[in-house]
Amino acid sequence: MYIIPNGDDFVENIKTAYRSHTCGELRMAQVGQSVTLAGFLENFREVGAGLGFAVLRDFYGTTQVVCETEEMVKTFKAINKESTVQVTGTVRERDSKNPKLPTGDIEVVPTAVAVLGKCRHNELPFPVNRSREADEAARLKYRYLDLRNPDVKKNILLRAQVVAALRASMIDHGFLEITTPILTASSPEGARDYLVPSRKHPGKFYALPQAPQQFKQLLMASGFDKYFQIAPCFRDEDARGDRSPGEFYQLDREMAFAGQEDVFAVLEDVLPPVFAKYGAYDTASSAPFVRIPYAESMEKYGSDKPDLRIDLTVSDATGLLSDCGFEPFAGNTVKAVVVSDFAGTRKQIDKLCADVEVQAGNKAYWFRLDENGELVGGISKFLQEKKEAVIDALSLTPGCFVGLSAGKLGAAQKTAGVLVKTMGAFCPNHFKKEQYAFCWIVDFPMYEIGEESGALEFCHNPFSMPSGGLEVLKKAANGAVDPLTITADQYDLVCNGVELSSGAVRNHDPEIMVEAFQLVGLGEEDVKAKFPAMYNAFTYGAPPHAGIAPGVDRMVMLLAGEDSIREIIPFPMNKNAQDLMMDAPGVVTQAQLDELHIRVTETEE
RNA sequence: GGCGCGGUAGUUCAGUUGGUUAGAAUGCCGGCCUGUCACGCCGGAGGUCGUGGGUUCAAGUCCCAUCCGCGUCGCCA
Repeated sequence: MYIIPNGDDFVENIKTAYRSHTCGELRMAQVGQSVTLAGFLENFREVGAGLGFAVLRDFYGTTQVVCETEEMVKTFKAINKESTVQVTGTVRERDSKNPKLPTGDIEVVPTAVAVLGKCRHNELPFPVNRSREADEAARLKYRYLDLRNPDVKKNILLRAQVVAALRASMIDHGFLEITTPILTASSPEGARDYLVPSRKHPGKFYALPQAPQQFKQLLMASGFDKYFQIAPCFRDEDARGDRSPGEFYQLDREMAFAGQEDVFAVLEDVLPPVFAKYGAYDTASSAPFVRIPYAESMEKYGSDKPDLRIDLTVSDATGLLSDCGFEPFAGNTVKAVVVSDFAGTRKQIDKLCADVEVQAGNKAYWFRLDENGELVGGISKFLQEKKEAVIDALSLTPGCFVGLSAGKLGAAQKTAGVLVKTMGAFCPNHFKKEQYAFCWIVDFPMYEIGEESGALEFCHNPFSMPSGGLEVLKKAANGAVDPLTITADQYDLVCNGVELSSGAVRNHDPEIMVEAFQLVGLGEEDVKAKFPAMYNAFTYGAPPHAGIAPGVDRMVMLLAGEDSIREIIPFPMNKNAQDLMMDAPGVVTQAQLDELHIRVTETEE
């Protein structure tokens, strides 16, 4: 048994052709034994004419090797750092122990040293043990050196453990792991596809799946009951700090003869133990997670992904402030975020409001009720006449800060939501950071008026079952029901303000599908053309089914407490969707292009 | 595609109002050091100041263009 870097116990025989023990393994119990270690030469410290200390690092840890002869010192001095080295010697108790190291009680006195893989570079692109401080492009290009850093490697290890735990739990819950095709058909909905040219079919293309959406629904139609997959998904969209370009992984799930609560119950059972065990914080919400209807979430938190660790909420101040004489409020929706016991300075307030404006794209306004009960600062001069009403309506107490937003409903809500998160991040007394706070956002609208088209469009995805089914769609078609009020049995799982996953009760009935499409001006032919396999399959009878797909990368990111998605991906691409290490995308030979029937034209810059 | 920040030694950074030979730390090379663990001390080497153009007696510094990196908005059923 030995200890792997994050403290989990493994039982395994780690003796290999090149070593008897790992570099993280030796303790006082092995003193006196002859051992062989193999690892990377992390450092060599020469502290005297015939005394030096080498540090050997492998996956499991580091061990000190002590050189007590001039010859041995010379041997190690001649080896470039980061070379792989095999050391045979005797384990000895240290004269001066290092309590900071698991192996700090012992050292190895070498009798034989062999270089297994020579590092040809005596200057590295960055110091391995401080690679996180290096330029990110260099880290990505030399990712194999970056990953030697235990502080970088630990996130990849965490990812492996989280995936293993999720997989075990899913199997435990009766789910069957089924892989679905990577080379498949382009889907007309959603994100931009990655296309793969077909050699055998000139001019035709495969697409990499944006998600196994249709396949998992077809599995339900095929009679499988509970499916899951750690599924690679491909979308050709621009990157973000929390969104890798190109590809990512989902814990994809689907259940037959099941509804929303069945899907919730499984994740509420699967996720909290994983988060509590592997997360940076010990506390995770337990079942049932709070359910918040979409409309309520937008009104109360100004976001469809609220961070429930923040105890601030949005109040409506439209009637109260829209006629206070402050021009930007006139005729607009006005939202207020009241922050009690606010201790920020004037300068900090300006900075906070500027941050909100940058993020929300809308101006934020403010005033305070000072310790003497006076309205001061910001736009307070417009409020003096209705001071008592304002204090009463917003339940202000001395020391309160009030952040404000104004505009059309959506813009005012969104800006207020940014205010909530910004003020929360600034005020520790309103932000209980050390926990994982989950919630379900439910009852998403089925339709919306498209900003560009001005016409009715699907709000999220057309696969979702409208609440009320065929009946409500028919009423909407007759004009008896406003289609904008129709909600879908669709849900998001949100944790700490991060959208972890989207899911839905699917529309498994071809008749309802067609009706749903007709509301946005499409018909049966469009459904058949867009989703032929699913539509056909459903005409042979499909079980009602529902599912969800939490993003593995984002989950690991939350658990690791990292702000960049690249820190939890073994070989990430940069912002421009390039793999700097592999030099991808790259040019290919003319012969390859010919075989694929592709002619590359001059690209326009 | 828009906006913001950045690019100076192998690495991380400083560089004033445009003004002498562009600095520091770390790493590297050499020397000293017998218990270090970010070892310490002494010395040395190391620069296309992202690239191109311009203004100027003089540009790392000012102007224009461009490339690259990160963040953010658009985008992500």
